[in-house]
Amino acid sequence: MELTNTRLDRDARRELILDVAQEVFLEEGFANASMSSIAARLGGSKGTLYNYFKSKDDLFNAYVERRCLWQDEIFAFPLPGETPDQSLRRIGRAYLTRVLTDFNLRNFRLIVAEAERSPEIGRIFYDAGPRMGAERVGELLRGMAAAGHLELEDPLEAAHQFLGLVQNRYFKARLCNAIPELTEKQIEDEAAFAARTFLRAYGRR
Amino acid sequence: MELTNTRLDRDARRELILDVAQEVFLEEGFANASMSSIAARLGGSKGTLYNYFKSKDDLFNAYVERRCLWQDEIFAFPLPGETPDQSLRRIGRAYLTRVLTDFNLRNFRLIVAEAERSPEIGRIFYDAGPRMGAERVGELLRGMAAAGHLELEDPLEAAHQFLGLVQNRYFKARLCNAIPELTEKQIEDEAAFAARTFLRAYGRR
DNA sequence: GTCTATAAAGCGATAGAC
DNA sequence: GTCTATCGCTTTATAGAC
Repeated sequence: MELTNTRLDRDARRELILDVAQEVFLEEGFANASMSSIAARLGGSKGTLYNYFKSKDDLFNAYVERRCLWQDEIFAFPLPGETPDQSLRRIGRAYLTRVLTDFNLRNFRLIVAEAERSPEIGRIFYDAGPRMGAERVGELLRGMAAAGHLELEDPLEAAHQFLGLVQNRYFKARLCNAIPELTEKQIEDEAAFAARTFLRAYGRR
Repeated sequence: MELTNTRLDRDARRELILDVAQEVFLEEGFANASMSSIAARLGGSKGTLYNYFKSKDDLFNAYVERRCLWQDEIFAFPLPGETPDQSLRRIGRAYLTRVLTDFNLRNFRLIVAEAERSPEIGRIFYDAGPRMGAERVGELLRGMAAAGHLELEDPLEAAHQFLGLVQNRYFKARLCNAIPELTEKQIEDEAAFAARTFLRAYGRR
């Protein structure tokens, strides 16, 4: 009993540390985030921090594993009764909304900056994020083609193209902090525009 | 005479310092690059460095101005006798080649990492780079539409779409260091694929 | 396990000799 | 203008009291 309680407390504390570390990493970047400031914001001490993570790199790797090694189901399959245009607009809107999230933008900046020195981190993120997203959309498109709504040879390539249509105008711009946050309407319009272009190219005539 | 020589020498040395600083910034990132290592690689001393740039931020701003405040003519207008497909493939290939350059990828990582704390730097880069590129392509498309080769309402939006088709599959992946360098053929194929999709959507039937 | 205190190293920036 | 030497500060990481 004692043992179980201690285990739970330890795990809970570890999670708490990771929550705080995440905040600091996203705000300051890896190089600028200091173990001291993480400990301070945690309310604890550096000694405790080093008790849970043996180095700053170790802490960062734990962050990457927790934040990049999952991808939930925003790419739901076509809903019953949806037209192809409706499906694509729904997926496009969901994708763009997610990709322009404050967390996603900051995380992307953080990961990409570190990808130079530790390529493994970039690869972990890419495989679990963008690559998996494109594959999900590829499956969706394959299904739509099988149902006779689209004419395409390479669903994965088409998925990359669709996601490119959806995000190209705003993703880089937001990443660079060059434009303000998008409105719901802008996102909806962009997704609709992408769906229209995609269907003109791939829709059954 | 004396004065002119000194001017030239000083400017030349300044350029040399910026060359070295660029190397270190691109390799280490801004936070990890130290004035000491820049001075060491330069073969000079920190005293000299601070004689030319009053702070590390000052040096970085000079780098940004030099590397981001120009954009040469890779988006040439359609060559005489080119078909729309040939124009688009040529532009797409040139754009993709340029965007996947080692320098461009490293510079993008560097700038984007700093865009969090100094949005001005991100904006400068975006306006002189991606935004200007999209506008150039927009003009190209407007010309092609005026010549009766395309049917489109919003050339700038279409330009963003075309560039999205061209780069979405590989830019993020290369940025994350998740895939190896592309071959000439891959670049050519991707540009051809983008041109085909774009023309299916916007080409005159 | 958690704290305080501190070690060892590196940083940006400066002073002063030449 | 360029160098050496160093200041003052912050960093990661550790040692030892409790």
